[in-house]
Amino acid sequence: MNLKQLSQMLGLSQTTVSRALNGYPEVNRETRERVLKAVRETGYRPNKAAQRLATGKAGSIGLVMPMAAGHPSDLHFSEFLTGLGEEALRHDFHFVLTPADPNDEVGALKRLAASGNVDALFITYMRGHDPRLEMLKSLSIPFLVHGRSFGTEPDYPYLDIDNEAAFYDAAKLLLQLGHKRFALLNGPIYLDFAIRRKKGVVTALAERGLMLDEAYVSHTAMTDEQGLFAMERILQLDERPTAILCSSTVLALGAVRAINQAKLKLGEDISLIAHDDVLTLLKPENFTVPLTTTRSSLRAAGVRVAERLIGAIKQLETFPEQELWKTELIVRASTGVAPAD
Amino acid sequence: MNLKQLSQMLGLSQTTVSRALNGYPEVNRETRERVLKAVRETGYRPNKAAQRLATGKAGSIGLVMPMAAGHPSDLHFSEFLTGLGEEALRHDFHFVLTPADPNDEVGALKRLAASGNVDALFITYMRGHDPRLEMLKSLSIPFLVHGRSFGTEPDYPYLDIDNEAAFYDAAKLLLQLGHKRFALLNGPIYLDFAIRRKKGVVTALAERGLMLDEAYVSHTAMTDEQGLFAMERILQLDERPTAILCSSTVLALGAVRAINQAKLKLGEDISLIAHDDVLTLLKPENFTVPLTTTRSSLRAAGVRVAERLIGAIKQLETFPEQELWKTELIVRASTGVAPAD
DNA sequence: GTGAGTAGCCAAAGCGCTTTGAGAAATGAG
DNA sequence: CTCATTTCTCAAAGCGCTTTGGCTACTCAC
Repeated sequence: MNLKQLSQMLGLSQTTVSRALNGYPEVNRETRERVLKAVRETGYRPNKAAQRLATGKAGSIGLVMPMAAGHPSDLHFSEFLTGLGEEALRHDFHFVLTPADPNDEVGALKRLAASGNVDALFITYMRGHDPRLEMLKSLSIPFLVHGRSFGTEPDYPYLDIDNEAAFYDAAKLLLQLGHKRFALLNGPIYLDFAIRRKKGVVTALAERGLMLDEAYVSHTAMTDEQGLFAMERILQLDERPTAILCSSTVLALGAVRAINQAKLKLGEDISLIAHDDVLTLLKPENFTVPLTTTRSSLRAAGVRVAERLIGAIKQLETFPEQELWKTELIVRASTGVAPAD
Repeated sequence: MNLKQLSQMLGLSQTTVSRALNGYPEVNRETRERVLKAVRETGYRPNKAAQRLATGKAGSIGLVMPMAAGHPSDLHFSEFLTGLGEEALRHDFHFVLTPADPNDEVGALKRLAASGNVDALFITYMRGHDPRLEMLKSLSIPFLVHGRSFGTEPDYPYLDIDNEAAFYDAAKLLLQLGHKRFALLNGPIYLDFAIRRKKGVVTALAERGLMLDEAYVSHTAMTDEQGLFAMERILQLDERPTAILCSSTVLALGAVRAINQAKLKLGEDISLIAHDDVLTLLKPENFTVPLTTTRSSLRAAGVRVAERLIGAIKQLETFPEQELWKTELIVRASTGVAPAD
C-alpha cells in the first residue's frame, strides 16, 4: 500500500493525501478525517526511504559502534545507548548503528554521513586531538560530541562531565584523610576523560607537594580483568599505595578482587574511590565494602544527547551549545583514614 | 556530490557510472577505472535512501530495542548486539534500532517493517505464544527468531539453545550429588527460555520422584538485585534448599551475595549452577567461588543470527532454517555433594 | 562484402514521497 | 452582477539512484 494507491482509493490526489497526513492547514477538515480513517483501516505507512529522499530528513540519528572481532562488549556504551533510546522513543526517532573497526572511525563516520541515511551524528569515546572533529565540522549535518577533545579548540557542541574536577575532588578527599601514596587505574591514555582525570589527580597532589609516580598509574581497557591485573601489579610494588583512584566501577570490580586476594581491608588498609557511571549492573553500594564514588549517570547523558540532537534536527535547538556537568562525590565505606606507616 | 554531477564531470551517462560502480560487466575496463578514480578523488558516496528506493534493498537489519523510561539497560541485549555488529561489519551492513515500549513491540515491529528501511527483521526475548510471530509471518520480509515460542508451531526460522536440556542436565548433576531440595531463580515466566528451563528442572526431579515446590521458584527480571531479593526470601523458608539453579550469572551475582550474607558456604552448604551467557563483565570463573555453569555464548548467537539474516537478504540462505544449540555443562567449585541433613 | 554477434554506451522510466505553482470553486465586496 | 479573494484541490516536477531497452560501432565468420 503506497500513497498512490491510497489516494486513488480515496479519489484524491497524492498531494492532498500527503498534506492531510503531514498536518498542512490548507486541507479541509472532513477530507483530512477521511484520509486519517483510511490510513487507520489500511495500515498505510509512508515509505521512509522515499520520505527521506524527498525531504532530506529521516528521523534518525547515526552512531558508530566501535567494534571488532574479539572486542569486548562495553557496558558503558550500552548504558549510554539506553539513555539515547529512551529519549528517541519519545520523538519517534530511531538509530542507525554502524559497526566500525576502532581504527577506522573517521572513515565509518564519513560513510555514514555521506550515505544520507542520518539526520545527525554523534560521537563519543573522545580522544585527545580527535581527528573526527575536523571531519564533523566540515560536514553540513548537526552533530554532538559526548566528551571533549583535549588539545583542540572547544568550538563544537558538546556534553561532557567535569572529569578533572571529579578526580581533583576525589584526590583531595583522600589527601584530607591523610593519604600520601596514590595509585590511579585509568582508561586508555589517548582518551580525553583519562587525560583529564589524571590531570585532576596530579593537580590535587601537587598542591600538597606530592607527585603521582607513573609506576602507580595504569592505562588499560575498562574491564574488570584489566583492573585485577593492574591492581595486582601495583600491590606488589615496593611502597604499597594506600589510596586508589579508579576510572570506572568496572575497573574497581577487578581492583577490589585483587585487594581481597592480597588480604587487605578496603577502607582500612587501603582506600578506593571509583568513578560511577551508574551502570545498572554494577552498583557501588552493592560491593561488599560499598564504594566511595564520583557519580554521573551515563544514561542521563544519553537522554540529554538525544534531546539536543533531536532539537538540532528539528531546528529548535535553543540549548546551550556546550554543557559541562558536575559530578557528585558520594562517600561510602571504601575510604578511610590513611593507615599509620 | 551526486551521481549526476559525477557523471557530468566524467562526460559519461549516469547509467554507465552506476554500472561501473556496481560491478556490471558491460563497462569498459578503462572507463571503470576512470570512474573509480573519480570516486576516490571526490569522495562520492551514493545516497542510501535513493539506493534503497530504487532497489528495495538497503543493507540494514531492523531490530526493536525493548525500552522504556526507567527500564534497566540489559547486559544480555548488548552482548548479543555486539555479536550482531561483529558480523554486520564484515558485510557492510548496519542496524536500524527502534526503541520501543515493551508493551508495544508488535506495533513497533510493524512500523519498522512498513517504513521500508530495513531488509530483514529479527526478534528476541521470545514469549510463550508470542504474538509477534504471526505478524512477521504475514510480512514479506526475511526474519529470524532468536529463541522459540513455546506453544506455537515451530514453522519459522529460529536459532535457539536447548534450554530444557541445559537445565535438565544441571539438575541431574545436582541430583547425582545427592541434592533433594531445589530452588530455581528464573527469568519472567512469560519468556520462552524460562518456561523451558523450568520444564527441564521439573523433568529431572520427576525422574527421581521429586517435585519442584513453587515456593522455591522465583520469576523476576534478570538483575542482580532481583537475584539478591529472591535468594534472601528463599533462604528464609523453613526447609532451606541445598541446590540452586539460576537463569543467569547476573541473577547469580545477587544470589551469591545473599548466600554470603547468610554465612553459607557455596559449594559446601549450598550448591549453585547458573546459566552463563558468556557476558564480558561477569565471568563465572571470577566469582569468589567459581560457578558451575551451563554455557552458551550470546555473542556467538548474535554473530550467527547476523550471518543468517544477511544470507537471507542476499538470498543465499542455504543454512538450516532451524538451529538448536547444545549448551556445555562446566563444573567448577560452586557445586558439591549435598550436605548431610 | 554482408549479416550476425558483441562490446560499450546512453536516454528515459520508475522507486514513493514532498512541494511548487496553478486552477477551480466558493465566498465576499462594491 | 462583476471582480477580487479565499479555500481547497490537483498535476507535475524533483529527490538520487537503478534498470530496462535501445542504439552505435566494432569484430568476425563465411
